[in-house]
Amino acid sequence: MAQRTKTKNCCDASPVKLKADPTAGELAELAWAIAHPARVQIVRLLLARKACVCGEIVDCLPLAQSTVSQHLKILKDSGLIQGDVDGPRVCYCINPQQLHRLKALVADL
Amino acid sequence: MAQRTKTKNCCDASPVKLKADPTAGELAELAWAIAHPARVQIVRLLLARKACVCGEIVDCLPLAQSTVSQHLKILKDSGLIQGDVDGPRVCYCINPQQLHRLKALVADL
DNA sequence: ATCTTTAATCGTAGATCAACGATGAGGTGG
DNA sequence: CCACCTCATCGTTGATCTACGATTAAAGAT
Repeated sequence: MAQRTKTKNCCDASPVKLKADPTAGELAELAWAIAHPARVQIVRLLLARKACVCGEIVDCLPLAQSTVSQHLKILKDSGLIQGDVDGPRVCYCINPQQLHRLKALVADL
Repeated sequence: MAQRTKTKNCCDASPVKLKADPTAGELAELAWAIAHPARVQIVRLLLARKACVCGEIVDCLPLAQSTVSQHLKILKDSGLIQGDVDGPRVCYCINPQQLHRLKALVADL
């Protein structure tokens, strides 16, 4: 195969080979964490109110408690939020470092 | 239920009700478009090289042509990239407006 | 006209997601 | 101790994703 010696108007290709970008996976994971409307709303809720127990979040969303809990787990696993146990309830809040990391990775695109 | 009159140290709750944020879905869709390492790499590839035909992208990724084509379709559907037919090949490039939209939505979190 | 190249699409298989109700584990209060 | 509240987890059901090979469609080349 005479690999792409054609080089038409739009593409001056040099076979880059793309050295397995380690941050691609990191960005993908963080993006995936907010790749659902409910999770975006949860993040915004936590940002607007600084902190929030699970039950309040459930009241704000048209979803079952178990579903919200799942979304919270996904956000927690991504590091974007953290949950502190406060007696019988759990107080969630944003992890600013990780949110900043997400913003930086997106801004650097 | 005496809804949350407890208000411990972390949460001063006022039932916000969260008026169906229209941009939540928009951000979720854009985030989802880059919520996969391969798609992040494709976006970066297009940004670095300004434009790129499908075959070159395939050469840069450890994925089958049909799989790459699927990812390109997802990115195209999100509006983040666009594909211009150039004879027998298709020249993909970033759509700066939509990328900027994504950056703005993330930055405003 | 035919053959090749390029890329999209089809069909499929397996994995993961998203939603729910039900259950369970802790903590509070009577 | 027992009832209750809060939240995580389990189990399940569809739906969707991701990957692939095979096929198709369109454009060029011989």
